[in-house]
Amino acid sequence: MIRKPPSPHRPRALAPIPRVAGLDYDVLDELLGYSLRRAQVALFLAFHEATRGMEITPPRFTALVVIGANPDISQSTLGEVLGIARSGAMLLTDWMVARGLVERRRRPDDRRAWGLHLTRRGERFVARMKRRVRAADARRAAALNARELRELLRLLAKLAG
Amino acid sequence: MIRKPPSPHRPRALAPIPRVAGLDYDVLDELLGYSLRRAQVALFLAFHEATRGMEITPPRFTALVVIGANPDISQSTLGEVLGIARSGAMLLTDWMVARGLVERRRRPDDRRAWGLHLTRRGERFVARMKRRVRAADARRAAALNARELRELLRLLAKLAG
DNA sequence: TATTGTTATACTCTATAACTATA
DNA sequence: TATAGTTATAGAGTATAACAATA
Repeated sequence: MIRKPPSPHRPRALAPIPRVAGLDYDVLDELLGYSLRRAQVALFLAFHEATRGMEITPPRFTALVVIGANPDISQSTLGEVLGIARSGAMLLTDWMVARGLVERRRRPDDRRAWGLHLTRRGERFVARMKRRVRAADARRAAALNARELRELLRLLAKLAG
Repeated sequence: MIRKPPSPHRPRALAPIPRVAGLDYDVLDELLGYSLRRAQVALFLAFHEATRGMEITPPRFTALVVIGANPDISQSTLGEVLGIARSGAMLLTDWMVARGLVERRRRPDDRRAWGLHLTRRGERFVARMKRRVRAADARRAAALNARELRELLRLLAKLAG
């Protein structure tokens, strides 16, 4: 059995969750968790399309935005923001450094920790990504009017809190 | 370097996404996608707690509910509902069968496909899970009043559509 | 030819645990 | 002792590709 080698960089496919015609969804349609999941997948697909070819994922986007807005943040704090372990934050940082988007600077006061900073290239990259992601997010949000969108954000914040 | 062997069944940890004090979240707080993600993680944690010790995950829960409400469904259709590949639907089905929750029945009309059915044990298991998940979902939803909850579900459906 | 299920394999993300250097 | 970063390793989840049986 001979198999083609898979392409080296396969982006996570994550299909949309289709509403299968004629299927009984039973309790799922009453669960907030399931409704949130469906909406989130829709937003993720918009994100994915907006960043096509940039090798970006939501955690990478979040990391770059957070570093941009909080220069000199440590890897541990970055992991905390993302809700991942330190080891994962390190691999993520390695990725950003390898692409020349971020640099690690030694802290004079605490030589255990790195301070993370966007490079010039990183700044430009983040600015471009932000524009695209914002636009994609807004296009999806256009299914709602301004009042509805404000209300939705308010209710989501209450839920997450 | 001697390492302890990890426990055989390690449940996915998925930490809550903490709001780190004093951190600038920049554009993230304006993005619907990020707000949805935070709310969804909160709901997932409630789900996880409600099903502790049952080895259940959201896809497994969805699969069992869907099979219960749509007996004789095929593995391919199940995969479609979940948004995963056929091969994944098969592994998921193997898991349910191995635990005696589901059985595969040959279809007289199409001998390629299996029809999936809950066993007696599966029926009881799903009923118990549904009660727990519903209760956990409702506890989280209690952060909202009845009108807000209805409105939220409506807006989420609009977004996902 | 097309579809269902299957097998084999690979890859991403993330975890835990132990190690190192600093504090 | 405690913490930041690092390294090594493991596992869950899901993908693609090829195959056999059936339509």
